Amino acid sequence: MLRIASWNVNSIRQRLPHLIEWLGDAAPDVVCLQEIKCLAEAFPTADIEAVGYNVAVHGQKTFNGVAILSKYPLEDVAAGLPGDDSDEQARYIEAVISTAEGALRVASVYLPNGNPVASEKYPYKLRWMDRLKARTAELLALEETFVLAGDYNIIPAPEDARNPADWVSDALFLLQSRAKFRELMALGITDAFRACEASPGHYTFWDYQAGAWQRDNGIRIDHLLLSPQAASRLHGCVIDKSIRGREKASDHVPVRCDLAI
DNA sequence: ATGCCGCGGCGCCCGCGA
Repeated sequence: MLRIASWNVNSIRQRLPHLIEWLGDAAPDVVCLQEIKCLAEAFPTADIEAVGYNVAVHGQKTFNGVAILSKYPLEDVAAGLPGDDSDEQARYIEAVISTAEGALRVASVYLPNGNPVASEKYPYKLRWMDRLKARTAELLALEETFVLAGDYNIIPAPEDARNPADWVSDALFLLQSRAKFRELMALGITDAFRACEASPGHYTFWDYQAGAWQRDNGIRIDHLLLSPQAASRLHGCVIDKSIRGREKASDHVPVRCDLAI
């Protein structure tokens, strides 16, 4: 069984103690991190290698930044989402994980927020989603087992928000955003959490402000998207919600699934 | 209508996040 997780840590350097403890508790084999907020040379690679993980980083100063951690060797590492050579934001990294039972491609995805909607940030989000859709179509054509794990900054449906009415004009829940996300899913990939849990009220993000955590005013925006070959091996998916209640928590919590590989 | 909170940075406010 292979355990794969996604976690937007909101600064790896601020979250390192939480990460190390959670790696021990949750025992993931592969972890996709987002918002590491540092360059590769500032990433705490040695601390993470010391607890048994290989590390691949696509860093950026101050903002964004993604990484993949793996107990198994990382091969064919590719940083950056294809489709726009002028895009300098570090939001995508891909690698192949090789185990004795077989290989699995994994991507760590940090999809643009897109707010404010009236700014250039929203069309950037939509273009980025088009590029992700194109890359996903390429990977599907290879008929590989793959997982696109990340912070998608998309609330897929009303049941994925405590107060959906608060989000109707937001880039995370705008009809155009959700339509684009549905186009991506309609290529033939599976939302691992929704494949395992039908009930509403499961969230991965609670704002630091206005007592969102205390009021359970959350949204589900971090997703593990599986190729058909991965979905057929899915054996459960959970959100590690309790992490959010700790001191100095990230505003996101990990989501993880088990694949029979 | 805005800030709430937290993060990084040639930092003592500001941009950014969602």
